[in-house]
Amino acid sequence: MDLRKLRYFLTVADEKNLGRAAALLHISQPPLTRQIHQLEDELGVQLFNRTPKGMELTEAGYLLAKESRNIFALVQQASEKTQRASQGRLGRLDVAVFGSGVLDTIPRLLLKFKSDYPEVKVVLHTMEKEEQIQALRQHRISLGFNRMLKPLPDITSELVNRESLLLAVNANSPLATQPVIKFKELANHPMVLFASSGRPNFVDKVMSLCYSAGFTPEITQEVGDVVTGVALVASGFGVCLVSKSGSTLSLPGVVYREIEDMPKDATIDLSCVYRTGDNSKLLASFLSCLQEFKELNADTNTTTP
Amino acid sequence: MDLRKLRYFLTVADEKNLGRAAALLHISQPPLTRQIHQLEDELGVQLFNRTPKGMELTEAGYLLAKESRNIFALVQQASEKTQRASQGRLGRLDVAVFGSGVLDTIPRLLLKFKSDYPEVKVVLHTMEKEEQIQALRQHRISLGFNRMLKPLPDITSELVNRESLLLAVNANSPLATQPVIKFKELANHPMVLFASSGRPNFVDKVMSLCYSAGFTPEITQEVGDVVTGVALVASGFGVCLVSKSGSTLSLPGVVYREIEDMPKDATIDLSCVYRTGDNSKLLASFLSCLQEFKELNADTNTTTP
DNA sequence: GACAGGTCATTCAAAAAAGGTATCAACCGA
DNA sequence: TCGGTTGATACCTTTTTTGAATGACCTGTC
Repeated sequence: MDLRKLRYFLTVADEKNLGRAAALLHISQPPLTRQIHQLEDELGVQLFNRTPKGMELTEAGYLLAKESRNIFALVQQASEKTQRASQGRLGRLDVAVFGSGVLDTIPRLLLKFKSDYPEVKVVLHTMEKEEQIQALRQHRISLGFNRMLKPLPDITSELVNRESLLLAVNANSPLATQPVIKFKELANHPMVLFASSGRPNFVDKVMSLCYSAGFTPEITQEVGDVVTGVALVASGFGVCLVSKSGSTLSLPGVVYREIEDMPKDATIDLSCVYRTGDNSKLLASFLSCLQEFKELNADTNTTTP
Repeated sequence: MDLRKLRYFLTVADEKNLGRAAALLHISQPPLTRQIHQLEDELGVQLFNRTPKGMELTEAGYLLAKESRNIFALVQQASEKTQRASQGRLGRLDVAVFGSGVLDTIPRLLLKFKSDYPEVKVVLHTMEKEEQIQALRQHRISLGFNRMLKPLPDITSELVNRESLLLAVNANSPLATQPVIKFKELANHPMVLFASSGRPNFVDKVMSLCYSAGFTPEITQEVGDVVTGVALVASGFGVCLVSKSGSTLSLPGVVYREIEDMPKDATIDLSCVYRTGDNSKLLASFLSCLQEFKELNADTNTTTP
């Protein structure tokens, strides 16, 4: 039972006449007769009652006609879906996220992607840096978002955006009312730091900034993610340096302040990573969307130089 | 894109190797190579990445593989369903019912049919006698249940069962307390009669019974169906002759009584009707079920001679 | 009641499609 | 570098499908 026979069958079922059906199918009548007979023999079922007026569906034939239409709809769909998939417009993209990127940039990027490629299902996984690399290598994910990545030959990384750092301060702290905060003042305040596994990480970055400024920070607590860090600030554990994205987190008792003389290199990059040479069309779609996203954000940034 | 190509494609997708797939398909490798290429050309989509290790599905190929499995499942199902339909075990049977038959006999019969042929969907339509004949001729229904049918050449009728008549009496009537009721006594009591359209009908039957017994009944009201008739008995309109099936209707204030000297021919037949020469397998299934049903009921009847 | 005009079924040769054998080119690991 | 693997290609054979002509049957008409 192949699709040709079914198509022939459906045409005869519609026309109720072998001659007309054959004409519609651009074949002559005898082969059509034979194909119908073959289909009947194969199923062991009489599909038509032959009358002097033409071909009349039996109950079984009627059912098969109905089922056949479903089959053709599915085949048509399969063909179209396959074509869309080949263009990177349909499918599933497994993406790993972690850290403060999920608070602002990544949601906006994903929103744009969903609107540009509505038929691509994005599945998010929360994974730390090292885990992401491993998952990429095992093809469990196609894309990861993270910060502070060291270069690797089999993993390509692309900058998503670069953010300056802000200081999360407890509202009761004198720093909260102070008009201007200087970087060196942090030496006098206990500090909360968050850092995911894997070097280099955010702790390394902050420590080196402080050393450059000539002091050693007093670390009261190290935590695993921004949210916990800011929560500790709210509880009075101390101050905490966070990315601009991180400052979208608003907790009672926490305010964010700029530091006046923040070093120019005191920025933190959000990057995305993927397998070097991955020629997945879905990934290509995503990266092209990311490119547009960056250009869009560059435009809005230039308005505030 | 026919099913052979899809089957070949799926095998290659599973094996990830043309040689092994060809062996499984009992063909040699070169034609398989060609079929896969043809499928790719037809869709305009690369389905595999050829590597020195074998054939690796692309994203589009992966999707097509998934869809193909659905297609094969549907094809398999269509084939099986068609075969069951050809044996009269699957499909839809439109059945018309009317009158007191629906109160007892027909539900029991349908229950048996549903249990014998669970995949046949029985659709019930309420139609009077004449309407049923018309609907049969227009192929809107395949079967009708009715009483008192006159023979027709294009409609075959088959007896379902034969029931005696009972008298529905208002509980306050003297007849209700009387130990024995004689048929002639009906002359002294007003009577409710129900009759569907089309001759001969139940009214004709009762009238002729009364004339034979030597009296003319006093008809207080004619109604269209049993339920209404018995309801009027409950309201004190008079007595009403009903079939035994009809007496399963219990309304407050109504009791059913036998008539001692009921004439032997005072019975009423429930028949089913269908198009003469209808060779529908579903109908055949139903009629064979009906036959068994009648034998079953005959058995239970013989226990009370 | 013969006949014209429809229906589907059958026959046989031609065309098209699928399959098979032998061979090639590329890659990989020993 | 050299077997052993992979998929691709060329050429021929077999099978399947098709087409033109024709047959068999029914129906409504004259």
